[in-house]
Amino acid sequence: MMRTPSNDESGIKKGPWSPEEDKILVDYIQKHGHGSWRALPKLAGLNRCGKSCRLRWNNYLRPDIRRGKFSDEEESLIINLHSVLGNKWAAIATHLPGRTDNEIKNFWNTHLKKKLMQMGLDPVTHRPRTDHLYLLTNLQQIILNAANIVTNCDINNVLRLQQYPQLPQRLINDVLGFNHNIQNFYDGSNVGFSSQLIHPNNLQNFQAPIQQVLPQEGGYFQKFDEQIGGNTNVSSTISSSNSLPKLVSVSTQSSLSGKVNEENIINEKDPSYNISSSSFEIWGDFMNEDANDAYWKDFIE
DNA sequence: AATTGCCGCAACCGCGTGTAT
DNA sequence: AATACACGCGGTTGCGGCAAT
Repeated sequence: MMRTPSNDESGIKKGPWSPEEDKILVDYIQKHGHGSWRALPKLAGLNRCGKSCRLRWNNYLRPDIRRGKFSDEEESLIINLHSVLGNKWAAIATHLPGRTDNEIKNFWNTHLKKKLMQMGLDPVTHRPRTDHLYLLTNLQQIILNAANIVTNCDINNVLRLQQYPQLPQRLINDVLGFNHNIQNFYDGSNVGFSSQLIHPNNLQNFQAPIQQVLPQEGGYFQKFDEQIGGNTNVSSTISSSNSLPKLVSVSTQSSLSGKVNEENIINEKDPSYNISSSSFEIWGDFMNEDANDAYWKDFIE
């Protein structure tokens, strides 16, 4: 974690700071302010370059620094700000009091980037990954999923697939011919999303009563859930930060069973076919669309 | 118990930008 | 206008710690 103490040819110390050096720096700055960083080490009696002193103070010794685990709220904020600002760590840090750009950058590189990638999202664009390696790795699964849905024509199954953000959602939607409309919202304290599916085909797609096409015990979707680490229990509760999101309830969709009529079309204007959730939907935010970017741009401004 | 390999994070480096001369 | 200097930012490094073997 620390670097080996070393001296360059000019005799200036580099590497980790000792508690003694920290004390000298803190005492000096509390007494005199940092002034010119370049001049500080000599004035304070430190065998360091000014840059090293500034870094040590700004990233570690400053009294207003908040250290420790990032909260879920901070994590969500970082992800959303990053989706708008990119690797502008200093800009992101201004929205997280007490956190330094260095700490946020490290947290991103060691945790958040991996988390997004595991979910099939590109950590640069925050969009579903479409790189060839990822698609090849998952191609068999994607085809199986698509075939299953086409065979069953089960809107519930489609909706369940939509809740796995680590899948290349747009590809699945494209294969199936679905228009998937996600709207993000902010209610003053919580970020959430609503999701709507608009089926482009004719009504016969919904002729089968839903009960006949629900996944059987031990059937395909159970295997599917196990494979990708999901949860077969449908729930609107949001999981902890280290696990995959639980499924959003699709209970409103049960009204789809029965005869075909106009009401069985997924209609974007019909609120009863709206899947929505709130309570700080961290993972829902990962399904960002442009509408959400606009919100965060406003937030930053 | 010893070794290996990976991960997290403090600290460093190089570059870009702003300011003074 | 040109140069020098100071600082801030983002990318990268490399070691300690820890889990796996």
